[in-house]
Amino acid sequence: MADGTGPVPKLADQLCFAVYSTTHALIRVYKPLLTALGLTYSQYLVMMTLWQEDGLAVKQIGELLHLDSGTLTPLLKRLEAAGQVRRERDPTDERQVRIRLTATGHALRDKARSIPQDMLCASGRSADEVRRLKEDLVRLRDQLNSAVP
Amino acid sequence: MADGTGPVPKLADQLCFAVYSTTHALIRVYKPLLTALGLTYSQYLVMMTLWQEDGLAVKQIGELLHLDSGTLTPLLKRLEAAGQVRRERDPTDERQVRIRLTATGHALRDKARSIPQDMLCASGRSADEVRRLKEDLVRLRDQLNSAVP
DNA sequence: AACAATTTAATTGTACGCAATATGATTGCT
DNA sequence: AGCAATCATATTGCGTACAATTAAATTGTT
Repeated sequence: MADGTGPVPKLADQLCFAVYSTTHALIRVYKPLLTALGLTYSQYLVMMTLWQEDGLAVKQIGELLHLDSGTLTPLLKRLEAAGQVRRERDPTDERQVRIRLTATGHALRDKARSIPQDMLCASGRSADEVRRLKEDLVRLRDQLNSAVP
Repeated sequence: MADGTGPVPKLADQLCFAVYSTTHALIRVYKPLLTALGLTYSQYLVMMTLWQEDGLAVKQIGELLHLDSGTLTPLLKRLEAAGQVRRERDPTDERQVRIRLTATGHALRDKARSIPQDMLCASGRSADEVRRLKEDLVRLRDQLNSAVP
């Protein structure tokens, strides 16, 4: 590193590859659990936001999940086609589309109850260890987002 | 949680969403650095594997990055079109396609030298903290991959 | 040697993820 | 009221990811 800019980047050294490959490993573990519910991982994230607060606008879902309308519009149309949500223009502001759970979408919540427990089990860690790792990642993520918004 | 399977999954509690959203935050920080090199993040991962060992077969790259030929074949064709690599059938085993860096591809390595330092800076952490977090994630990833192979 | 099983890439189809752009609704300013 | 600026969603285009299938080459077995 005679040029003072550091050695050539090595795959195994990169935090980013660790995060990236862990994401894919997690989604792979989720996959059979979610396929049983007829959801993809991204659709599961959207359903979780709606289980917490129904009737959110597309914009609000996007802020919670860090996703934009290019991703959400087609995804929400697929959830609508699957009968999990309804998409309706807000009468008081026609720019917004509010997403509301159908009875089916509400009912799916109960079928998803065991998933966090299953995932914790697959992680092979205690709830406390997982919580600490999660908090550490959230700090990193927020730091990164504040660095390049 | 009267049914004993746990409460309804909440977005903010999920380790998986923390990992998932941190991946996207990292890729967002990489983006301007890589665009300057004409690479996407996935292409950068492939280039890093080749900078470490040139002439790998598609299969080997896939094992290192946990990607399959459905992802790699078109990606490698784009890297070839960009003049970074050559794709050539191995004469001793015509099933395999070996990927070799061009002179341009080799030269790109030097332009990428500063990236790890830039990323460390954006993380706002010490090299040691980053290394610990990375090791923790790799343990989790390997545990997950062994749970559902 | 012949042929079944295996291996490696490529292909096809579905679903993100995001940049850039378009469209229609609302707000702010004068 | 009129109109520019802003806002929310939708659309288009490109590049992953990955399952499932196909095609060609190689290996193993008899």
